[in-house]
Amino acid sequence: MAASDNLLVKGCRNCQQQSTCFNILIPEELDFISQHKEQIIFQKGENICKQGAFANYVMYVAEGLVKTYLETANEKTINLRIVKDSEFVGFSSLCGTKNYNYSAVSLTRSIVCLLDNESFKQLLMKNGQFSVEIMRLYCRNEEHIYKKLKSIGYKYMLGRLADTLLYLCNPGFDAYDIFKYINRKDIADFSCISKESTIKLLTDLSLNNMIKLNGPRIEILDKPGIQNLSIKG
Amino acid sequence: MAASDNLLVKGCRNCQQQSTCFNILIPEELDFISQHKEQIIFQKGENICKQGAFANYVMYVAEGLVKTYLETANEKTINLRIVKDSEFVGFSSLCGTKNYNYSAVSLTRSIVCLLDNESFKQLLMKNGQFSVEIMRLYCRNEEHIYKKLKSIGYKYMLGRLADTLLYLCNPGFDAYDIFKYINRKDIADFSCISKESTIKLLTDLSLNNMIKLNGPRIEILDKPGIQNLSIKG
DNA sequence: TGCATTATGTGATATTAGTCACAATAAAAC
DNA sequence: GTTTTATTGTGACTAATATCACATAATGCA
Repeated sequence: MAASDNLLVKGCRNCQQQSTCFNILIPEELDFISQHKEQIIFQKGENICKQGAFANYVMYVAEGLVKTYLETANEKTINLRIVKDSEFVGFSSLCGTKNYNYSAVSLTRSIVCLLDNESFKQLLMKNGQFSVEIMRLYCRNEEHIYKKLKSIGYKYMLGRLADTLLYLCNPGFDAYDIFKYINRKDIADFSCISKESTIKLLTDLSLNNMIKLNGPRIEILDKPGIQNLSIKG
Repeated sequence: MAASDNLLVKGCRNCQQQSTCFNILIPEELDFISQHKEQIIFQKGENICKQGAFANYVMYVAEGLVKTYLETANEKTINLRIVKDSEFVGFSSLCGTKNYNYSAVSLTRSIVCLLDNESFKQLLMKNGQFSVEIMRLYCRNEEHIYKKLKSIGYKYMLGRLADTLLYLCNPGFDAYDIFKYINRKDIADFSCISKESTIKLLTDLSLNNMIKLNGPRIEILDKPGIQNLSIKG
């Protein structure tokens, strides 16, 4: 159960938004994390971490939706993923360089736990099973990025947009009204194509009855068709 | 000291090509790995792992050069990195899906230790410090991929090629004659641009005295200039 | 509710990059 | 050393995508 306004969940033991990897921890270990975390409310549009800033925390999204993205030198944005509650942000800096590799912005009002890096590492050293679970998250994220690299590296616009639609419309997001929080430029930035091209292709797909446009919302009508576009690139 | 032909290093304790993270292990732990590894010689051109194949091993390059790459649906190749001796290949499948996320091919005759995944994971669970060291490798790799994603996502060809040249000519490769083992298409595939465009741009850079072409070898003459091209994209 | 601001959407044009065909050069095989 | 094969390199042409300018629609604020 999420906290009501200004009333935060007190301790990790009682948190009902626990990531499954926390299940491995014994209560004392959860208490240890509690003592080394800060729980903060971020409003929609606020950054919860900034690329290049010192990375002192791993962030755990207790409630809300967060978008992670890369900022490029020529002022472009590459959207990486939408993080939902019970998921982490900022692992890539846990044992790496001292700076965040990407930025994250809150798409809704969000409750985020900032977990101190040093304490978190101590826990990882103590609990091998827990650290292997965290590695699982690294591996999943790496898979995700490779998929994105393949898409952006060598697919034409339509294939990339198909990938983005399949991602944004996947069942994992069913409980959220994702499109309420992202605009056409956001969608474009998942695919590294321009906003205008994105809108043109969305219109084409709509005219071909492969998707349905309803204001900001997008519904896939012909999933095999979209999957085929994704494959063909 | 590397093994002579057909005479492999017997055990991990005596290996002189150890990665620094192995230093954390006590001799018994090194013996444990020895008992669960196979050391194999790969000839130039041979695959040491294949994208999509079952991932049973983490691979440790004791000696030689290995290229890792993504294979895309439309028969394109995205080169990820060149792995030199004392480095690992195949971590992204250690705790993830059961398949290798990318392929790797030996650029030289290479000695590779195949470390059984399950045994490796047991060791990670037992030695927290070791697992944090391995996480460091995950973090470094993730940084590398994000950098590549930014390059390919939004830089023009020249900026991407500059990134590739900076990567291939970095001091870490000084001891190797890298360009002896990779051709123009390989270089192109680091940047996701066509072989013809790559050759044209290399010729332009040569005419501008920013690089020197000497057969397959490329030498950067104007490093700040190339860095500037990389930044400007 | 009305106004100002932002987002969406469109069509024409410009820019960037890939492809094609093939000549020249280098490397490998005999 | 010669022949065959592979790679490099070139120029013309084609394809893919971005940009631009602006009209229309939606959202936010007072």
